[in-house]
Amino acid sequence: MSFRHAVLGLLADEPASGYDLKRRFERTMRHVWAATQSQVYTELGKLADDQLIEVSAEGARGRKVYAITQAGREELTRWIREPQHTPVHNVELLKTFMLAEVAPDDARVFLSRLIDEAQDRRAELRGLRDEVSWDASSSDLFGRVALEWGLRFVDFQIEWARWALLEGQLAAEEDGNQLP
Amino acid sequence: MSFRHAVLGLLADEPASGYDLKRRFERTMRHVWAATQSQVYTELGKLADDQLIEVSAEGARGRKVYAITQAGREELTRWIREPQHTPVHNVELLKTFMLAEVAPDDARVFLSRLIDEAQDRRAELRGLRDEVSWDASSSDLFGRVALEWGLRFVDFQIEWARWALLEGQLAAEEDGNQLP
DNA sequence: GGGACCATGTAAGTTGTTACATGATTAG
DNA sequence: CTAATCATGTAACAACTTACATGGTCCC
Repeated sequence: MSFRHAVLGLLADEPASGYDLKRRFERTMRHVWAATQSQVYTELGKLADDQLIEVSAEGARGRKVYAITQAGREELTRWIREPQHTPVHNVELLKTFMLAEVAPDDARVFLSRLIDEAQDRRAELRGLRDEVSWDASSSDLFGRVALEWGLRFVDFQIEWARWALLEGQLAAEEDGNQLP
Repeated sequence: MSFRHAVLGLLADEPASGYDLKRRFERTMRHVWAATQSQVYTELGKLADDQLIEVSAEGARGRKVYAITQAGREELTRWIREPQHTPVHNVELLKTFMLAEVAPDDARVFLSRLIDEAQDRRAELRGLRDEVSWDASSSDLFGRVALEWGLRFVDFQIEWARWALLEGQLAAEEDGNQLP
């Protein structure tokens, strides 16, 4: 049950409506946690029932702004402290595991696509890094730490996939993009 | 819907019972895809209904051995070829994102634990690498490629978490284990 | 007036988790 | 004979996805 804590975490930073939250999930948290619109509203209702958040303001068009409560903050820190044994579900690795089942050409296409996607994500993350005006606040600090993970990870992924192409003797003409 | 393809992929390699599959998920695929026992049996039933697998033998104690069908193989390769936009759900990064909400001490404990867990996983993966007698078969090749991802990833994780400890000025007495 | 965007919610269906329930076989 | 392991399944619940449904407000 991590989604509810993602919502709680965003509200800990500042109060927001469901609509605001959905946008924050798309902008800042896209590389960390994906959420759908209906999930957001459903969870806001449940969190309010459990008194972990409350409506702090109502605006036009039925807009409801939620704020975290003291109980909500306590639940959030409890969750962060709690060690977690998360079940692994890595689709890309799963497919890699099964590349023996397809033609070498398909395997090459698969790994090349991973490289392309990582390069796209790298561009996005760099955009995020450069566009946001990071300050010295603690929340910005850890935002940058998480972003750094993403930046390092895309390079990791590219290096591994290139190695895998060579290892499987699948390397074709190297595509244009380089690690700059 | 990746779980059904994980089952299909294991059966593509060799026929197995639900019990066998559960063990293979635990042994070889633990670092790639987690599955529960009840999920395995439920999915075997559905796959058989859809004629993607079939009972190839029955043994003692109601043991049923399933084998992949031609339609199953086709579905498997179709899935591997299909580009996939998997929603990201990274609990560890999510918690990192929210470390501003807890005391610096808790943040330090959290990052240190990531390091410890990565070190444990590294030991496990090395064990796997050394214990299995890898042959030149295509399926072993890609098994090693996936394992290599895991080995590289744990080192990646450790390096990043160490950097994060320094960045957040959280570094305490460095714990004993080193990158050997 | 119309398009873009703001804003919230429900319903149906699928997937995944945890707990329950049962019983056979084998090794010591 | 008894504990470990083999072996299969169901039920209840929780989580997540996709689609549906509705309407307000602002800017041109």
